[in-house]
Amino acid sequence: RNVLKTPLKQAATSQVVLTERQPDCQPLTTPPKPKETSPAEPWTPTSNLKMLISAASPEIRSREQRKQLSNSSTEVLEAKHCLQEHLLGDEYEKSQPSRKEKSLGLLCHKFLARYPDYPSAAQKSYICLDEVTEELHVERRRIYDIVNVLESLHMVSRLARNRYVWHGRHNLPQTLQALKKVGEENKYIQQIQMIKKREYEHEFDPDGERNEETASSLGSSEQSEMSFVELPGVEFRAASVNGRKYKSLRVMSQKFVMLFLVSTPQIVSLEVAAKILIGEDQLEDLDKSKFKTKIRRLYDIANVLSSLKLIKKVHVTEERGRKPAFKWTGPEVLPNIQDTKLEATSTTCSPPVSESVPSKEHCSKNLFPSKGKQNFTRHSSLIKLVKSIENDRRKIQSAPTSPVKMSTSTYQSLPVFPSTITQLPAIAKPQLEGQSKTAEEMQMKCALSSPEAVPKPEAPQQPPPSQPLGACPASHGSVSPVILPHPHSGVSYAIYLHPSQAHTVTTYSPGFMLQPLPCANVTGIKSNNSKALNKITTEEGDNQIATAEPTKPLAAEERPEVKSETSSQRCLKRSQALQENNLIKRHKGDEESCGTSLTFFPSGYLIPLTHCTHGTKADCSSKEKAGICSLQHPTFSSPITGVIPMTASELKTVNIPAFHITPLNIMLSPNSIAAAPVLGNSCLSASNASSAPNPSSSALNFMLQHIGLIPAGVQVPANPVLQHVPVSSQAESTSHSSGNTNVQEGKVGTNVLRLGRVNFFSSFQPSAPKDPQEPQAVTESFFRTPGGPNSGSSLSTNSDGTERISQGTLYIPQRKLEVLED
DNA sequence: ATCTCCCGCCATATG
DNA sequence: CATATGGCGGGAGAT
Repeated sequence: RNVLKTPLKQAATSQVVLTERQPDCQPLTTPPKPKETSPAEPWTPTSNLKMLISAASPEIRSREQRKQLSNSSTEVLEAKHCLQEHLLGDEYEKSQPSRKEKSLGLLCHKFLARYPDYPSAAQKSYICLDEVTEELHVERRRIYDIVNVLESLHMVSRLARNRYVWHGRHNLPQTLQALKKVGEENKYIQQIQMIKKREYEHEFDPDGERNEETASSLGSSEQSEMSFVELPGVEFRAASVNGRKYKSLRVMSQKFVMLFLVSTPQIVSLEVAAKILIGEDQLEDLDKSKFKTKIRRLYDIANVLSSLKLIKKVHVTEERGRKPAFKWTGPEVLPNIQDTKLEATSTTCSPPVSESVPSKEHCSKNLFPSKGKQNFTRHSSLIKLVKSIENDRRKIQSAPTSPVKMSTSTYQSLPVFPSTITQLPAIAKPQLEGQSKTAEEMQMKCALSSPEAVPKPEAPQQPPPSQPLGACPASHGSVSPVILPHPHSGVSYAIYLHPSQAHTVTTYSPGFMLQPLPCANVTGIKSNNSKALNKITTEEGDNQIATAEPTKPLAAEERPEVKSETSSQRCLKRSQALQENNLIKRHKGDEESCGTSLTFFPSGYLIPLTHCTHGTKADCSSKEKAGICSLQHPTFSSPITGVIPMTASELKTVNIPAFHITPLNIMLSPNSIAAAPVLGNSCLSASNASSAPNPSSSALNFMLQHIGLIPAGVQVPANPVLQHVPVSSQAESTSHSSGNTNVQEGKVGTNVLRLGRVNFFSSFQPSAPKDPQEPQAVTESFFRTPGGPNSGSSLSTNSDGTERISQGTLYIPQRKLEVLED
């Protein structure tokens, strides 16, 4: 299509021109901005036009205008530039506007510098695109890239044409939590594994594979779409915004983030991410160009996320070579637990369909855009599902189990493991929020929640009315969205799910879990870990970013601490996973299931239902957000903020879906062994929440193993920190398999602890193979203490300065990976 | 050569 | 209809 592409020329031309003009320009000659060269224009007629039009300006003037913003450096450079080349003549180049200076990452920094991380309630900031483009002197298109990603994180929302509202990081905790949940529901972990396996397999026989694919693909064909989940709300009332459109960048961004949140190491390679993102829709495609495009987009997203310091670029070295990847450096998601409920769901399949719904504010609208229309045409059956789900849920809730804890107050209990186990259904604390308005109401209705965590399982149930599902869903026809209340935050998210998923969700009963707890051990440990490792180094050495930003008062705080310890416990993740490959191949039938599941994800954009109060108090909260929290205390207030306390209660239920699924998978693949990650980590204390079903999952695993469904071997570590489990199962299984898995992490790794797991492991799996592969590693890790690091991964620095990450567990990776930071 | 990823055309959505 | 949005992919800088 574009064959023409004039633009290039322009640039080129301009350069040329420049050169000509100024021969001296440096060798480098970075092309100065085209604009400047204006004289040059003429090359193609088109080009002229373009120039005229678009160009107009910004840059040019901007140069002068440019403000300082944060990066002085950059500006400075430019300025020089402007002045001109001749100056430079001498030596090096400095760079002109080199490409880097125009990078999206840098631009994003400038953009972010304009607004506070945690704007006070009072001051809402509005963003006018025209102003921004002008001030930052950038093309509008670039701003959209940034804003779209920010929207996916609910850091901004669109009010109207050209107008966005800045929310800052207040919603981040909830958003991440919701994303994590959805990611788990989507079985991303499994997908990742599957992809990895395929790679191996393929290596040599490219041909062979096709078979499987096909099969899988079939199922998938469906489609997809993205449904998007939208998150928390907060004001989006105004209009529509959601209306539709694809939002692919937004959706892609959310999915990308989900991958980090569900992965144990929290490291995601671009390749894998691209495949998964593509995969959703279509399975296999061999399409290369599509893959390339996806990668390009991921870089765009990654640049923005990097600016937000949520991720950092690293390299993963596998057998064959190193691949670009990103490591999550953002806050851990809370475990929150509780709430997990899901609520509604709808499918949204169709992409473009809906329209805006004008409804008024609140959830309902958002959730169901369709309201008016039918967006969801698809399943009427959903309703049924919903009901069944509800029932299940109730059961679950009621389930025996545990004790509960209060959430707020009892933090301490956290340590205890058991608590975790308990689970409560969800609950949300809407009340806290109290303030909120209608939204709340909605929530309430839909979901209920008890304020605090609610320990008792029952409680939740009670609210029958509330059952989320019931209410809402019914109304619409097809879908029912689920709402999740968030405990802490109080916010609920609505997620649209594919019907298929719904099922999964439903069941499960928690009752079992308990035993497994090996975790307990872990728990104790956990405390130690706290550390936050993240912060660490940092660096980035390379480039950019470092610059500081002056503004933002708060900002500083946040990140660093973040991790708070308590919270640290956080999560775990579940594991699930497994690999299916084998299975697939072998059993078709089964595969299908697998495949299907894969296929459908709900992916989506999360929408926020309520809004919570964030605004208000946020400030304080901000700290919390940062991480800490835990202790914090009981006051409710904090909870609001979001993050919060993890109460023990957290556990809750939750994510059942995963469970169910898991088992299947597991069954299928016996071989998988290694792969199977079974549980992810358990969490530390209570936590877990978030979506992860850890506890339960663990329970499942446990059960399965006993039963024999699972090969064994695998277990998962409890908390990330600790973890690392070695899993080793052998992989060998029949067919293929890869061999090793090990993850490596960095060698040094400071801390990694694996302890808990191991033991656990052994106990359960007697037979488990050990891992031939990395025995050492394991041991090492074993011993290591927690020293410090905590969070999930630990980093160490290599001689060369690069950091290495060691991570916790991985599920399966069969190979070793090394991660290097740049 | 590969990794990154900027640039901006042009299809769509919105007003 | 004029704009605002944003998908998309060529192809160039960075390594």
